[in-house]
Amino acid sequence: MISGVESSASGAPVSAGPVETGLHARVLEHLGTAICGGELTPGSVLNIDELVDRYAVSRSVVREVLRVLASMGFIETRRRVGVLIRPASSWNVFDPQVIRWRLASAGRMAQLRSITELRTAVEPHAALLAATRADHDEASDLVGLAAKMWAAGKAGDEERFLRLDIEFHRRVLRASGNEMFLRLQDLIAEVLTGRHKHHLMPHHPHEQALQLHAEVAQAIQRHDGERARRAMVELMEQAFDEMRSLWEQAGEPGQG
Amino acid sequence: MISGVESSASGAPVSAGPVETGLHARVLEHLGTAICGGELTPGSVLNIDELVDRYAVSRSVVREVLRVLASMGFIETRRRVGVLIRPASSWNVFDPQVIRWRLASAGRMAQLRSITELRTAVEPHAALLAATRADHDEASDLVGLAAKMWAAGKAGDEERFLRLDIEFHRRVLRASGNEMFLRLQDLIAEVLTGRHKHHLMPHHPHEQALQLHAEVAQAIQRHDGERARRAMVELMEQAFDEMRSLWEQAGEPGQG
DNA sequence: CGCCTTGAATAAGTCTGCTTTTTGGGCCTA
DNA sequence: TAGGCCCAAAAAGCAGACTTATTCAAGGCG
Repeated sequence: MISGVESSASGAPVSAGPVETGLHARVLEHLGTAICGGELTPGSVLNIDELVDRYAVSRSVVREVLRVLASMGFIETRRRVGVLIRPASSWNVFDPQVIRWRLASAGRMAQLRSITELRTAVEPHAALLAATRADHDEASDLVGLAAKMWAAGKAGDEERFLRLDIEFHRRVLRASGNEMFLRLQDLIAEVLTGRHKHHLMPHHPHEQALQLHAEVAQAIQRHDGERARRAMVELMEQAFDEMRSLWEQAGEPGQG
Repeated sequence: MISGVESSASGAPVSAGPVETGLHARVLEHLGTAICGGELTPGSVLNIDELVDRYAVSRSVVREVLRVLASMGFIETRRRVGVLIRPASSWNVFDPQVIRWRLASAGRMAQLRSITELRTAVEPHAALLAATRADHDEASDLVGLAAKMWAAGKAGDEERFLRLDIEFHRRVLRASGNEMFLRLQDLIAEVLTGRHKHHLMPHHPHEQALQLHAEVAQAIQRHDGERARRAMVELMEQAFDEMRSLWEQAGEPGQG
């Protein structure tokens, strides 16, 4: 039995933070996007009082925000100097928050490309591991999900297909038994929904993609790791090709 | 020319934070390790005043620490309730700080296993990409590094071999042109140095490993992506086998 | 008896003014 | 010109008052 796919399985909503409210969140959001968006260039200097004035909040709020930004590698504070903006090379690019900011910024395409390459590397290996580690139920659920995806794809129900797609990849990552792979799920969900929101997906998924999802599920169920891996590689290549056409038409070379 | 390998190339020290001082760092460190180490179990509740007393610091320090911990997914604060410890499933397991804490905790073996699997997935793909993207100098440097590794391995100079090993993998990740891959370098360095510190490495690297590093470098230089990938896969399998013998002897099943 | 309103208790969130510590840069001297 | 000294600037940290949201329970109503 496939449990609660529609209603966002396993508690966590797919990709909708509860719209964090409060001063802290507001200021963090603004500064984070400003740095990701390049409005605050590396090397430039702020100071706390300036930020207190600019956002009309108290020092405590500003200081708490700065601590968080520092832990993300966005800034560095130095006594007698102020708050230094650090270069992109020291950002924690795996922080889900950072990913979200970057996907919302001008660097969106570069971010999409990075994550898509990461998926291309990780998901096939996850499928391989899943084939040796998935229990009976997990494997059955995957087969069932692939079947539902096929139906949704044929019916042209994009919304549903997207949800199922995200869920399918989440389950494979979970079945791999590697906690770090599972955490990548959040990033992948961001990419898939982002791709959907920006209308970067074919309205009817390719026949082959539908077939490959089924292939992955079946191979995992039959503990054929190498077959699962290969099918996932093909899926990734297809996804990668679709993305490539995007960032080529977006006029961005993609090569960071 | 290979520039500054010994003296920690590219500025960043390999794995030695400048021993963060200050109250904030001290309290953060203590709470972070306590949560990672399972001393504070998920669901249990703290409150700010209690922490103020326990660490004998002011509210601002505690609050800044809590904001950082919250951004790592370690805690959640709720009005009228206090500070809730969140389960490991919501931690930002890619945060370098979190990795360090986990490597220092009882879950060290699970962490090593996760990262090693991640390497196994990512590095071969990085080698593949590097073969198409690396410029002439990068490729030459890799070949030179592999040669130095061979020499250091044969000479039994562990320290030097370790440094070169880390540098080699860093360069491959960098040459892949993917910023996210490059950031994984920090994690990998933690693993390699950790493995060394805990005497989990053969004193004389296997002949085959030395050969494989050279193979990877050469394949990249000749733009033979598939060959580079395959050689890296073999390297990873070897590293994985070495690690496996470790966590099996450590009595930990490894399956999280 | 169960449900809804209401109000008090509680703990985080925010603000403000203050002291302490660090450090970059100017200045002075040898 | 080099080295050391001193000062001011800015973050780091402290203390306490006040604000706001949330929970929980008591009491009223159907």
